[in-house]
Amino acid sequence: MKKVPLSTMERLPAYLRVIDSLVSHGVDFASSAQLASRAGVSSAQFRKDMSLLGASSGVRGAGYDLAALRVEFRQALGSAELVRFVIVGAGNLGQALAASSAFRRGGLDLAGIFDVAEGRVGQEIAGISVLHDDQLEEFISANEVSIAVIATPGSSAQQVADTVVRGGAKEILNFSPVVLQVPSTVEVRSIDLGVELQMLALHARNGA
Amino acid sequence: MKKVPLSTMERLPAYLRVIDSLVSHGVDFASSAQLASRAGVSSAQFRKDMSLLGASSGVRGAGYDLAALRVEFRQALGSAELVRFVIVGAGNLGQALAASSAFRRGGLDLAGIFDVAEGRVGQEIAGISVLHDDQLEEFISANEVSIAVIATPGSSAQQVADTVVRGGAKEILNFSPVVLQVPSTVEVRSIDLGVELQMLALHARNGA
DNA sequence: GCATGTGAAGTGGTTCACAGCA
DNA sequence: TGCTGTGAACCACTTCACATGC
Repeated sequence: MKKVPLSTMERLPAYLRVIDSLVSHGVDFASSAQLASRAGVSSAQFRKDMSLLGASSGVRGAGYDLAALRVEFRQALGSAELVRFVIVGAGNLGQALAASSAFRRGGLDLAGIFDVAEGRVGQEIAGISVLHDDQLEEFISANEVSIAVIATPGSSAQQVADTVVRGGAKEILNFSPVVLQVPSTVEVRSIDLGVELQMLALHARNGA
Repeated sequence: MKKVPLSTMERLPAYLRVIDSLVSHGVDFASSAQLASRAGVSSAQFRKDMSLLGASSGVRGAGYDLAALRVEFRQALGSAELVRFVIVGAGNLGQALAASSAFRRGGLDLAGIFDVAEGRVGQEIAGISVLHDDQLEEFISANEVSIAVIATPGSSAQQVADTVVRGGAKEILNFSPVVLQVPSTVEVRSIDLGVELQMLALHARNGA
């Protein structure tokens, strides 16, 4: 049961959006081919994912019951239990992240936003008061925050990482272009926006 | 020579940063183990990457000549030729992206920023005047822009994608939570910030 | 008959382990 | 001796192709 591949899990939110969209148009049954093409994957991929998930909403010769699928996806994503997270860095990126509706979905709870700049501390973003980094460690342990999103400049990223780890955070989503050094018990996911663009540039050059 | 795996290419920027940092501390020789641990990969991984790249700066029993490595990485990344790109959407995320120093590296050239909001058109961001989306298609074809970064709300993402494709863009970096439908000649890379967090939330639940 | 569900084959990338060389 | 360079084994995921069952 624990054997669902990570890559399958990463596709579930996209599947969920496709289903929501179809349901809101009054559709409540669809084939793997229809669902897959809207989600940008192959139909085999989609069926394999269903198989791996142990989903049982498919009907041979007919398609999938969307309402049932939706339920299965949601519980696979574990949306029951709320997971608290904080955003460190209230600059443009931090604000963009806080505003992102995506973060309101899926059992996530934005518990706090932190920054070091006097001008930003005390401001309200997404209905939450920005606190000073000084209070970060205590806030994390007091509120049992398990995830920290680092949206600071690279120069302070490692320091922030150390702080949140001391506070007890177990996962870090890192947007700075720095490879963070953390204990192996802490999971880090990094998104380096520069790297993403460079990969495209590479394609642009090769393709042209 | 074309056989360098994508995943190897994605690690080069991180390697480059590690090397730059070491060089600036006066180091000019290092072993695969030292370099790899700072870059957050295994030493075997690092050596394999060097092997696949055809790099020849390693000295058996000693380590790697950092200056020579740096040259090889840079040319592997093709930093000679400038690739032009535009950012569509001048909200928080668009501004964060425009400000990102990462985009100034690696032979990338931010040619324009676009938005639909009256209040934003005409503003200066990162030294560039924000233009209206109306001019997007023409701008792309006139300036031979090959990459478009979509930082708009999901509701307009597909429309923007259609526009940039008509203009002649060949690659799209998509930050909206929408699966874009584009001709197969166009390469799309998507970053859904919500999905990234959800994956961490998943770990948080399972780990705890 | 038609679309699902799934073993089997294929693909791409990582790790292992050791031969080769300064 | 120590560390690189690399074939070979391994692993995770994807695609194929077909048996299965509504």
